Amino acid sequence: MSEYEHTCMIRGDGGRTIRAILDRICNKWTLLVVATLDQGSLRFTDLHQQVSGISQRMLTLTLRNLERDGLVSRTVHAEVPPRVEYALTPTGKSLIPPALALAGWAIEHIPHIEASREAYETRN
Amino acid sequence: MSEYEHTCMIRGDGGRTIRAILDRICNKWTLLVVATLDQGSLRFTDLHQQVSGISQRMLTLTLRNLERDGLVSRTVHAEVPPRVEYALTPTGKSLIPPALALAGWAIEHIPHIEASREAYETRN
DNA sequence: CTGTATCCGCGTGGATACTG
DNA sequence: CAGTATCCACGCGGATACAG
Repeated sequence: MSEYEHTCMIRGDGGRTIRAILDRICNKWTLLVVATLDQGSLRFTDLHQQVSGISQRMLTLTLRNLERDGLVSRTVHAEVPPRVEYALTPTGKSLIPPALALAGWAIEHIPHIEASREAYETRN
Repeated sequence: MSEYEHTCMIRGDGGRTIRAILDRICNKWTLLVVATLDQGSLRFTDLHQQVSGISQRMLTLTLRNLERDGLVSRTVHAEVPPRVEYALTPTGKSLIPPALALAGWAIEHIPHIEASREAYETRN
């Protein structure tokens, strides 16, 4: 039942590797932007509308970090008004499956977690 | 190749579900503690030694949150000196596979990401 | 051994206004 | 259209000391 033989992937190197990836995707918007871009290339304004609640500033910062890490490509078209298209790179696309695994876990277990949380609160 | 039909799991409800789970596991220590507990029940001091770098305060806070969410059980043995055993609940264990998926992705792609990052820096 | 209590620096992210 | 610039509030997490 236990898979402790494999958790060295997480605990290895004192957790630096897993922490590095968590630092990248665990901010408030990254995963949502990546998931939104999975439908294909989008321009800044489209992203701003589809990722509900994100500010211009946060969208810019998130996209810059993703571009810097090679998960998203940014192509500027020499037009007036300017047009900028964002798209997932192969590396970016490869993040989708593990992200879906996590989302699946969340959808399946969050009700139970919420219940446990409420029970814990009222108990104290 | 694209899996955009499925990313609604992530984008659904404006990202609240995925954000809820990320808020839980994306802090600095949670995933490491969970992975460490996958080898079986451990007491406070053992965890403190095995999760290298964590402070008493952070270990306590992390364990309290995990207990509250029903991912970890806490059993106090009436002895002197006190003995407290922490263990994963079934829900807690179920987090391991998706976490491993993420760790696998990290191990596979982090070298490329680091390279992209350095290239981005020197380019600017 | 298993925690609590207190203080504090730092970074994230929100609001708002401005620009090429 | 696609950003930048500035200011600021908040909370995470580290260090340290104390306690049942």
